[in-house]
Amino acid sequence: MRPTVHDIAAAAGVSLATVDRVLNLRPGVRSATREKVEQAIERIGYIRDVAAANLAKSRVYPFTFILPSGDNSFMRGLETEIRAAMRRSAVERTAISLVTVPPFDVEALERALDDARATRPAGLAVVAVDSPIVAAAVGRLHRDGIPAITLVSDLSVSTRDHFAGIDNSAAGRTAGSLMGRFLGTRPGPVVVLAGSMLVRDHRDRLAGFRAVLEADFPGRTILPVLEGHDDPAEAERLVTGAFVGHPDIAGIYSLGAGNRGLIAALKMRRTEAPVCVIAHELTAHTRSALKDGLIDAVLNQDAGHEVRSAIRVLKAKADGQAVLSAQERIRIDIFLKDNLPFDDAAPAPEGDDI
Amino acid sequence: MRPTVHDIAAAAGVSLATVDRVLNLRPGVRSATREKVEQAIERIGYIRDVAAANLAKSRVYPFTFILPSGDNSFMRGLETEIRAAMRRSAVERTAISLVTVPPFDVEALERALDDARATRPAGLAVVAVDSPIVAAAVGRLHRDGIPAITLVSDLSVSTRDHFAGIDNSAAGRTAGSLMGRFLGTRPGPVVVLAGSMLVRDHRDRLAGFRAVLEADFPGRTILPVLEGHDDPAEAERLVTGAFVGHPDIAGIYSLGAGNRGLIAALKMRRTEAPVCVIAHELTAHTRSALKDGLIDAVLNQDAGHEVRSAIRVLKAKADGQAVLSAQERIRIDIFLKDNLPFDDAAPAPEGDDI
DNA sequence: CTGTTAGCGCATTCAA
DNA sequence: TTGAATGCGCTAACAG
Repeated sequence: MRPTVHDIAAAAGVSLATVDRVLNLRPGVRSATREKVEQAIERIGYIRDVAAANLAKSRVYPFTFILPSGDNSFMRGLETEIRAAMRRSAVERTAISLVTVPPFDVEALERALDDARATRPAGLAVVAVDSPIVAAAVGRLHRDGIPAITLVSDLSVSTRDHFAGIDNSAAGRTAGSLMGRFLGTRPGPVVVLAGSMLVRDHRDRLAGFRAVLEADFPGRTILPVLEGHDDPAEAERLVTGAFVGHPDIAGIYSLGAGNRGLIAALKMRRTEAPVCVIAHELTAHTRSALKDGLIDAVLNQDAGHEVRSAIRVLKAKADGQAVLSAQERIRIDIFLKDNLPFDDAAPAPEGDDI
Repeated sequence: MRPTVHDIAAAAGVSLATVDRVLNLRPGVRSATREKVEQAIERIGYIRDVAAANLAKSRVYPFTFILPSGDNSFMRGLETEIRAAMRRSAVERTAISLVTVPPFDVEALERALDDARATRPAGLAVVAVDSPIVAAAVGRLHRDGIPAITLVSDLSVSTRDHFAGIDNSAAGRTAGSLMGRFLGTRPGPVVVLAGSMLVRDHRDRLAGFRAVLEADFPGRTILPVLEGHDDPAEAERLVTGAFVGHPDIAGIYSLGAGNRGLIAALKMRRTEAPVCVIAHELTAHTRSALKDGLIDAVLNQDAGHEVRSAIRVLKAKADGQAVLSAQERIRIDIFLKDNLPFDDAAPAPEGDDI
């Protein structure tokens, strides 16, 4: 059997309570005693049984998740995953609050962060808009000792404890590399459809995409970036306009949301010349466009993994534990029509094991 | 607070022991009593606290992992991950035994399975060679009530409880699709380098690759498959021979191991004509070849994820619990030189958080 | 400053 | 066939 608190107590010649004080860094122990106990811990190779500790504490973790409202499919998928986690709350000892704020609205986000802080959760996860105001609100959480992590989109400079999301520069580079290779020698410029330069993930993707095209595929022109604010209607208008202005477009990289509009524009297009399209996030829309050959590749981040990872990391931070970094790395999934996972065009039945 | 066994006992008007007997399907309860308790459980919505149960039982999970010996980089990486899991044993309440057997050796694998069974582990994971003999040995585990899962390579027909690995057909299709698109209009045949048709993952990849090339890229010839038995020297010889016999080769799909040999052959080649190379498994060798442009894409399965997933699933099976299927789906990672994760050319320092 | 004691939710003797 | 009592490893009152 591995050593327990009793063994420490015996080895150090003190009581359980004192051992507990040392283990949990509680005050009220003479430094000589503390040292004695610490040496005993070291000597017998004690490892705390977290499950037993949580049992004794009847620990529950109140967490708050903040994400953008609106009909962005990816964000709604993220919300679905959070709700799935809420259903697991009893088993996982969590109590999750879900808050939504208008997209790209810095002040609303700041208010939401401050309101959440007032409830003193054990941790908070937020899809960040990259602004000093938001960073300051996150800083206040940090000041109050509340672990805060960014989800999907990070802050450039902040005191957040962790980022649960993909490497967006790498995603942009990957898109660039695929675009360049898929196009081969086919002539024509490429156009980038972004959501907003206010969010860091979009900026990073753009930079990565640009860098690879310029370095590895010189001669391929990139048209001025279209900013569609993740809005399908606006995206459709912008893309349709681009086709009119540049009938020779060879490729489109959609690095934000609003892909419904992009797909509509692609369907409306009355030309035979093929366009290579790379988009982000596997949703019902991009999935069917991929199958139909309207989209060539989709880069995806697994919202379920992100939510589960966020919860694991928040728990670890709340307990001052280390995280398994390899387990928490969110992958950039690349989907072609050939490796689409199980079909969830039909929504999963209620209460299943997702 | 969520209901506990005490609440059940009170609601049913019986003692804790009786509740426990019903909960754990133990004998010695009158069916009338049993029914009373079951109704109480249903009525108050009881959910068992697995952590508390494990604490009371001082539960440890003895698991056995069986994998091929030899210098196959991927398998050694898998072993590294298993050893990392062994180091986490104290925390995760596991006791993992690691057994290696010569690759592609059906009889040795059968013996290892039977030997492992004799130790009566709580679960077993095996990198399977696809043979009825192996399937029968797995069947004996099943008969004895020992959960058994296949790892990396599955059995075609068996009573294994789970497969922890990628969808190899999809992987092959993906390779085919990438190959076809990367090559574009470049002429020339493609060659497939496999390990052995005795393992199911290799067969599945080949079938998927073939299917896509034939359907979506007709006119692209596939040369007869080279079988290198995952041996670098043999692979090098075969690939070099192919280059001599077919100087116009446009692409190579290496769907097994032995990539060191492939890379050596590529380096030796004295032609300027580009060859599109797609391989499996990110190792030190394929990583550097990817960086150098010798390999265009690497399809990878995350060995760490597979091992962690195997352990989670085995625990769940041992406890008769459900698994989060979304969490256990092993992804097909696609790496280009542009989205390589952290560099582990230098082995990670001992005892780090991997 | 330190120790005693009683749980947390569940499993498992041992009696009845 | 049923129940009372004890303990898993740890925390948290409450005394001393």
